[in-house]
Amino acid sequence: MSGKLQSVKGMNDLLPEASPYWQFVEQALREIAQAYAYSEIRTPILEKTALFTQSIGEQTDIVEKEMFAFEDTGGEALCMRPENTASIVRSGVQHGLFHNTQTRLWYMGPMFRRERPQKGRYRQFSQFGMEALGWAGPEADAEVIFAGARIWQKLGVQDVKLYINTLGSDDCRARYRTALVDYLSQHISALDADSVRRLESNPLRILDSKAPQTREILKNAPVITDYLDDDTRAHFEQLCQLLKDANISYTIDSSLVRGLDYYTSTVFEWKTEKLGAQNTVCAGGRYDDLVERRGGRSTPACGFAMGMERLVELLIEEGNDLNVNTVDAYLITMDNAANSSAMTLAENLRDVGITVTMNHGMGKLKSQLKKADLSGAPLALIMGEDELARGVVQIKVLREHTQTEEVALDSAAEHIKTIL
RNA sequence: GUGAGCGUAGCUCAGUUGGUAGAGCCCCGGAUUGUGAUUCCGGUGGUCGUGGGUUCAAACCCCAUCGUUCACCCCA
Repeated sequence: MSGKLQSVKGMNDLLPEASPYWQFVEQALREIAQAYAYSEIRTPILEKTALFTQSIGEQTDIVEKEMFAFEDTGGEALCMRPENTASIVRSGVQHGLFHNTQTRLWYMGPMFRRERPQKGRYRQFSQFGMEALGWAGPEADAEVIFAGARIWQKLGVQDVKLYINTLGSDDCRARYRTALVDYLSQHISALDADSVRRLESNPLRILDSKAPQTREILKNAPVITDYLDDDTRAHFEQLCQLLKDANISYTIDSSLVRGLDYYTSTVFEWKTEKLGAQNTVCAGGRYDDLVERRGGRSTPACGFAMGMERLVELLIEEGNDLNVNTVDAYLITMDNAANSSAMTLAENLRDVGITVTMNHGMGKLKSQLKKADLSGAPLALIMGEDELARGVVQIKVLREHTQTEEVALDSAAEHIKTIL
């Protein structure tokens, strides 16, 4: 179909059929965040463009070509947020949330990146994230990783694997970067074009390259772990030990690099094989310098972001069926005379917590009953002139063998509640 | 931004060497019926994504364009 009436590319409707999955996921995530005593924070969709160019990095793809950025009618450079960590840091600095204190925050909401859509990748997508600000030790890293593991458990998602790495401090990353560039420059003729370009702009990302010839060269490239300072090394080793003690299995992947420049020290990703090319379902790490760089006091921090569309796809992929019926009773009116009383009855039922839907119109009883059945309601309630005259409502228990009974209108609500 | 595959009824799709469109499901009506299953009959619904071109004739061939899916890239 290619009608003219269509949503914006990469921005999809959440149709009724899928909403139970989203409600399930959202509920589970809120409960996990609550279990770790994180507080919710909601920041605006629009931010000043400079916030992201300065935080995420000018050289990143997100900033270079994926932002929905524009000038508003007042001439201000604005941008739809491509991720939430920068906004949270902005908000925290603005309101003094990090001032001489420690804060645990979570968020959930839509993000925007102007990429070419494909499976698991959309221009408007939802992220859930947890951020721990103010803790320098590896316990904070471990805590947010624990939270991730608990989320998989809660959602019943299997086959998600944890990969971790450390990027070190600014100093050691700079030394490593120099060494890496030196090494790769010697093999520049054998690198793929993208990697050659990144040699100048963002050499660490070359580690991520999937080009076979580049991967071959990378086999003998210098490794970040050889350039770590003692503090970073100790931090990473302690984190590994915390994970071991908690029985969380992980793989150290020295090629793991994040696409956002603000990461330092620990980085991690949870990956699955079940989602095609977009296999990262959660990613995060430490960003110890970001708060200070945005004008706050030096505040160590770490956190993660999770792609909620990918979570939902995983749930469906693993065969969960969450489309359960939520209707208790389907109320059928047979003629106009009964309409008003029927609506009153429906309200009475709702007063005692019964979910009621109505046909709102006449029709053949047969087709009305069919609709009632399709609605998934276990009970069909029938009211017409006849029932009205006698002050009763006819109750049919659907499925099984049809059982029919009549109840006086004034005691109907309580009676129906006992049937359910 | 690059590449490939798709765009025919609300949905899933047929449509044979080009001869002005079909099925199933859904929906509506009817028959049968143990007031809802099954079965049967009938009906609504499409300018074949759009615009050009070739042809006596295009859903089908050619060009362009838009949309979409997947992959690259990138990332959650």
